[in-house]
Amino acid sequence: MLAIGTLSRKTGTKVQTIRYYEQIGLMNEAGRTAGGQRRYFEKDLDRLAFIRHARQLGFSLESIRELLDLSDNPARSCTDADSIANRQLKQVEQRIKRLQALKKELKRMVVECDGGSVAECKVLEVLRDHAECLTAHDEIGA
Amino acid sequence: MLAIGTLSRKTGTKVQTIRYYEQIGLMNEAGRTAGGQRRYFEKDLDRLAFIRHARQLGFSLESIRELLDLSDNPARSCTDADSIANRQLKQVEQRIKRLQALKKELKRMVVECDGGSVAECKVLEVLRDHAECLTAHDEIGA
DNA sequence: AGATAAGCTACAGTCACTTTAGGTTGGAGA
DNA sequence: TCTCCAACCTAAAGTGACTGTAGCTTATCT
Repeated sequence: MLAIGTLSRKTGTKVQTIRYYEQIGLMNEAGRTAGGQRRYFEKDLDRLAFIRHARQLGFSLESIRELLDLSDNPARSCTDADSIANRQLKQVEQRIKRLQALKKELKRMVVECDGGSVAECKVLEVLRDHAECLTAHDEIGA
Repeated sequence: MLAIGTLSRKTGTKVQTIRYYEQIGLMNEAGRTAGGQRRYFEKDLDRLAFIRHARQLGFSLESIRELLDLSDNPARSCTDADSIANRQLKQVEQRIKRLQALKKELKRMVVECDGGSVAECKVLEVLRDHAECLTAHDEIGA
């Protein structure tokens, strides 16, 4: 039987976050000691590790919920899980593309700024005037 | 004199977002018509464009606030603006690195899953078991 | 004058947590 | 056995950066 702090340490998840996952029904309700403290089994640790790992891979809690539902009903096809991962992959590729454009722009700003007064600061100049932009960056986002 | 909808269209910012920026003090309080509608000058449009541009480059509203303070005091050194931009650049580079690791992992997951049942699905396996990971990804984050 | 698009306020909702306040429990050392 | 205190508990509010909704009012056009 594991205390919540042990799960926390083993998965690198804040204690509050674990309770939050229980609250939103992503983790099962944990058993309790006589005094009301949560106690966990290994399988709970596995589930939490799954969740954290998926979060680190950029899945939303909603996607993770789908994935967990999937693995709770192992009869269903793998195709569903695959399409979730694929969807995620597309998103990640998009994000990388965007960030690389931003990086280029920021680098240019930083390189061209050589410590004069704010009046002729390239950083502010570039930010002020979108036309200065070398890259067509659009919406930032999740 | 520009109506809020005009600013909205010209900068690609939702009307509510402009009002939100006013509310948190990032935009000055706009003048009003007799009927209470906001009316803007060109300089307000410029300021909003600056904010949106910086947002698109990934700056937080707090950083943008700093940047705007800076450009309101043009006597100050450019170094501050530079260091804000540099901070941002570092963050963007970090994010790119992480996302590239995630991409690799997701790609592997998708490739290894070839449509069997969930029982032998690699997608779920990879997510369940961190040891399967090819990449050392850490914390996901802002 | 009437229609209606665009504006207004105030407040709730989103996501994925984090923080705070204030109290209780469990296990280890004296 | 007693005491201590780190670790636990709940409930509620806060975060960032908006977005959405309800129910009004205003500006503009015909």
